[in-house]
Order: sequence, then structure tokens, then C-alpha cells
Amino acid sequence: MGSLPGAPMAPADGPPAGGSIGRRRPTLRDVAALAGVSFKTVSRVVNGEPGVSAAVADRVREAADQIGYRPNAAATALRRADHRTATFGVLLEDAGNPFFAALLRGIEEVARGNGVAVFTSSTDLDVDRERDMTAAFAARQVDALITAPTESDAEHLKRALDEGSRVVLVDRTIDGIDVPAVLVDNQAGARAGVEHLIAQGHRRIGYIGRDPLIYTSRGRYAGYVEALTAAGIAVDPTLVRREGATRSSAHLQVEELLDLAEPPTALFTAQDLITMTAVSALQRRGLADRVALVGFDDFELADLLQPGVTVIAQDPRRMGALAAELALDPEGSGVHIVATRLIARGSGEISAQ
Amino acid sequence: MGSLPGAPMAPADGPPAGGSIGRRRPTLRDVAALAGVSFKTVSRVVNGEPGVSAAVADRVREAADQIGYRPNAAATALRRADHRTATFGVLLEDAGNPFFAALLRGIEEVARGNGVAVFTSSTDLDVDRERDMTAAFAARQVDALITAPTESDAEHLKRALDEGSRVVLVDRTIDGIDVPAVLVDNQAGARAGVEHLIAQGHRRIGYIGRDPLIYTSRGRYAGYVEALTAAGIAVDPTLVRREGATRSSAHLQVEELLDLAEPPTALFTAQDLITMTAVSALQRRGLADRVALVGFDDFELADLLQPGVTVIAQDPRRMGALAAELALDPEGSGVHIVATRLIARGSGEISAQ
DNA sequence: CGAGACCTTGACAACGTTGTCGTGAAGGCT
DNA sequence: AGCCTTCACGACAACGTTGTCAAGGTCTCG
Repeated sequence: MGSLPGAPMAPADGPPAGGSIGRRRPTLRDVAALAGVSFKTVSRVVNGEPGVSAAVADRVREAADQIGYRPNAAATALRRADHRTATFGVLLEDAGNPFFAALLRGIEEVARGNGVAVFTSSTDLDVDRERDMTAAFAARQVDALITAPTESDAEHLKRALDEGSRVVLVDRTIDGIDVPAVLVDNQAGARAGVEHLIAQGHRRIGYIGRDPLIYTSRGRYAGYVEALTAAGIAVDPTLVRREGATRSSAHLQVEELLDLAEPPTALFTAQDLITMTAVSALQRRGLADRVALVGFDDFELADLLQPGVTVIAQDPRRMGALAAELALDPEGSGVHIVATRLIARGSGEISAQ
Repeated sequence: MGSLPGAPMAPADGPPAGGSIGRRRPTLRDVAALAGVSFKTVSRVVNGEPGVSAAVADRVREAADQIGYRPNAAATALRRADHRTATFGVLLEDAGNPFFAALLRGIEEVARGNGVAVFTSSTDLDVDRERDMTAAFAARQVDALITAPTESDAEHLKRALDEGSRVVLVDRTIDGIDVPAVLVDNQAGARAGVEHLIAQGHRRIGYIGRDPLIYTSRGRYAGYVEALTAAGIAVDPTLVRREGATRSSAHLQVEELLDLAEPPTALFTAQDLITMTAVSALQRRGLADRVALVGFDDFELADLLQPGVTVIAQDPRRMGALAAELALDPEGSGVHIVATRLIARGSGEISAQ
């Protein structure tokens, strides 16, 4: 709409008084004029480059403080040979999910410590949105894109690479692109969880997970199968539900499992939201103390429920921090596996019969 | 304190032998050369400006697609008269807290719908960090800064305003600056919660909240006092704890209240994390069914605890969306109050005695 | 004391885009 | 036919910064 610079609402005097009067942001030239040097010298001082005498440097710094000079990020990004912007783009499934929220915090922390600002966006597994936001971040020349990719198509990421951004995968990986990644051994984690249930004597163990399209979902299901197979238990397809994308559908699937003629005596839930949903369904039926439950992902209050919920915990904050470090380091590479651990709280220790 | 320009060390970028430095990104000129027009014409087509014949426009679009042209955001931001960057900065206390996470999602959603990218950072109530990040976002010329300010000093926000960013406050407000805000009536909400407890016959109601320095904390405490006073109950300072900043200290304070010679028969907790902590402490003592509890903020699983936790719920997603809309609209102004509502789940309906 | 090396500083050209203005051609009107 | 307006397009400056190079001064050393 309004295309011209907004009409001056208030004649607010510049932050630190003096210097430039207009509301125009002070530039290198303004500082230079005040300090009586060339603007290039100011640039050198601001950037800590050598070749400026101490006396001049002090004078310049004083002038810069006085008029409140702050470098223009756009001009810097435009002109710099390396095109660095001190900016990351982070693309996760859902910043509202505690797992991703913690992951984001881990990234933020490392980024801030290095003077890097972080763009965020949630994809909600929408591939178009993912592509759009990748493009939006690439257009803004992020130094690195840290993403938990939704599907197997890597074209948009390749393009971001081509345009000079680093790419780091987190939580999920993808074929056809060679970039650093921070992952968890989903299969081993899930296997440990299911083995834990088997150790309590369970043989009919239900599985509720998300769409196999999701990377983590595939690994966790593989771990479930592996644990059963290793124990000589056949995988019973009627006990497996793999469409638990949303909360309500997960609820339905727990109900279905419990309604079977021969219901499972234990459940393995492959994600935090599904676990919460399962707890809800079990409680509603008064089965929370009878049906064992182990969930992938730790979550707040898991220890305060009755019984406490046994989980395979990840360390999302650490995963985020690690991903950010890989993003910062031009040499960073390889697949980094962050350990999971089983936290027994009661629900997973309910024995069969 | 990393700053945007001037990396401390200039690691000589990849040896020329490295070779994999991405191809130069195509520019307006590249498209122009391919289409056989001037680069200004390409600019017009890309921006949908009038004054280009349909035939030429088609040719230009084709050329742009062919070489994968994407506008350089830095150059645009630098050159545009209005300095718009289609970028917001969001500065909240903690993106890991479910309340703020939901708020962020609300902002994201509206922003994405309008082609705006969102910078995020958590302050953890650290004023220095808040200032630094405000500066970092302002340096990147965000169109708007949406923030839940920590303290009463508005200087850094005034400066962001001066430098051309809009500022929108959310969840908390601050004196000495006239900008739009999205708030909740903390006092009315807390009063409703405490009145709910009074209606169950409670007269010794403990209060556990955060530092009065925090805006929301002040309003909620005022609501507590107001409800008691209206019911003719004197405020007993021994029942009031207002330093529950961290989880562990909140735990301590619940313990202290319960250890009193005459302990409270009900608790009002002024924030989600404190409420969770209180639930934990009550459960550990086996008092969850005897001491009533109402908390400010709704949270995941509140309905699955035994008993379910009665809360004063906010609508953080809506608050975020509203804040983003105010940020988008150059005419947006005023203080917008989003309603709270009491959700009874059991813990708040435990009667005295 | 002179030559070269070094240090400090400045002039100037980019970076990729938008804003302003100019120009030639086409079209409308008298 | 002549003049004015409109249209399509291009030339060019400018945004605020960094990279390159050169100028002038000082220092070192033979």
C-alpha cells in the first residue's frame, strides 16, 4: 500500500542526541563526517580491520557511538564477497511440539552465541509450504538452512545449496544429497523400548505410529519388528497401526486395538503426541494400570501421570545445538547420532497378565 | 557478543582448488541478457509493474524460469524507498514454553500467509540478551518487532521504532512507548480463578507466582488480592510466594507453604510451569486430592492428571495471530485484550475441609 | 642519506536492485 | 499534416557497504 517512507509521526530525536537530525539511519558516511575521516576508515574500525591508528580508531568509535551508528545488514550482505548474512533458516515440522520447540532452543542458543539470527517456520508436513519457506529463506541468503525434511525430494535443498547456503538435516534425513545430519538411532531406540516390554512378559504388543512416509516413523517401526523377531514373536498386522498422524486419529486407533477380540497387553507408541493420546484412551477405559505402555519421546509431566509413562527419551536440545554447530562450521560434515535412553516410570513395567 | 559484520577471524575462504563454490546466483542482468531486454524491464516484470507489453513479459518470465532467477533480498532491501524487508523479529521469553511456542505458531501462521519471514529468539528474561537481539533484528531491518518485553526500560524499543521498524507488544506491556499491544486481562483472570476457590469454601489460599518485575505477574497477583478483598478475606503474607522464577525454586515454595503450621487449603499458581511444579509437590505428598489448585495458563495433559487441573486458560495462538496482524497493518494500534476462560477439571473443585 | 618496506589513509568501483527520467514510436485529435 | 499524449522500454544514478588499489608518510637498514 503505502510506498513512500511513512510520514514522520513523531520528531523523535535520535537515540543518543546530536549528529544527524533526520530520522534517516546514520551511515558510515555520517560517522566519517563527524570524525573527520573517510568513510572507508570508519568501515575498517567498525569491522576491526587492521590499518587504523589507535587515535583515529578511538575518534571514530566515539563518533559512531554519539550518533548511534549501526551497520546496515542489507548493504553488508550485498557487498561482502562471501555473501554471509549471519543468518540461519530453521524449518521444522511444528515449533509448537515440545520436541521441536526444544530443538529450536538448542539451535537458538548456539546461533546467538555466534551472532547469528534465526528464521523459523513450521511446515506441518506440508510439502508445498516446505518448498515455499526454503525458497523464502534462500532468497534471504541464509548462511545455513537447518531442516527436518518432510519427504524424499531433495531438489529444493539442492537448490539452496547451489545458491550458497549450507544445509544441515536434523531429526530426519533424505536421499540424494550429501550434507551433514544430526539423527537419532530410531530403530535401536524403538527396539530397546519393545524389548523392555517383552522382558515384562508381553507378547501381544500393539504398535501405533505415524505415516511410514516420515523418516523417523520407518526406523521406529523397524525397531519394533526387529525386537519382536529377535524374541521369536511373529508380527501381528492387526496390532499395527501406522496412520496416527493427528491426535484424533491416534485416539481412534488406540480404541480399535483395545476393542480387538484379543487385545494387546502392551502398547508401543512411536511419538509424543500419540503417547499422550494413548494415555488418555487408556485412562478413559480404566486400563492405565493394566495395559503396559512405552512411548518414543519424553514429555513434560510424563512422571506425574498415574502410572508414570516409560519413554525412550531423546535429547532435542542437544540435537539442535549440534546441528547449529555443524551449520556454523564450513568443514562440518557427516551423520551424527545422538543417543536415546529408556526412562522407566511405571507404565512400561506393568507385566503381562 | 558476535555482531553481524566483522567476523573475528577471516578464515581464508575455500582454496580456489576447492571448486565447489556454488555457481553465481543469476541476477536481473542474466535474465535480461537471455530475454534480450534491459535489466530494468526484467525488474518491472518481476515486480508486476505496468509498462511492459504482454509479449515481452512472457519472454522475460520464461527466461527467468529457465535460469532459475530469484530476487536478491539484500539488494531489494537496500534499494527500496520504504526499506521493507518482509521480515518480522519475534522476541519472547522462551520458545520452549508451551505458551510462547503456541504464540509463536500464531505469529508464524499469519506471517507466512503474507510472505513474511520470521526471526525468533528467546530472552530467558535476560535484559542484555533482549537488547542484543533487538539490536540484531533492527540491524536486519525487520518490518516489525513483536516482543514480550522483560522490563520497564523502553529505550531499545524506541530506537527500533526510530530506525523504522514497527513494534508490537504481546503478553506484556511497558510504559513510555506508544505502540499496539495484545494482552490478557491478567487481573480479571486471576480474580476469577481465586473466586472459584473461594466459592468452594476456601479462605486460606496460597499464592505462588513469579517476580513482580514481570508484567503478567503483577496483574495476576492484583487479581488474587482483589478476589480475597472482595470476599472479606485478609491477605496473609505468609501464604504468598512471589519468587517462583525457576522450577526448582517454585518447588521449594510449594513445600514451604505446605509445611506451615496452618497450611493453605488451596493454591493459586500464577503460571504453567509453577502449576506443574505444584502438582508434582502435591502428588509427592499425597495431597493432590485434598489441597485445591487453580493455575493460570492451560497446558497439555492437564486433563489427564489425577485430579484434572483446573486452569485459567489463555489463547496464545490467537494472541500471536492478532499481534502479527497488528504488525502487518501500518494503521494497527491500540491495546487488544484477549479473553481468558476458566476450565474446571477437578483440582479447583476440591472443597475446603 | 637514499632505497625500499611498511604503515595509515583515502578514492573509487563494485554488489543487485529500485526510482527517476529520457527517448523513440505509436496513436489520437484538430 | 502537425502536435500532443500515451506507451514501452532503456540509461543511469543511488542505496550503504566491502574489496582493491594507490598515495603519501614514516621507519629501517645499508
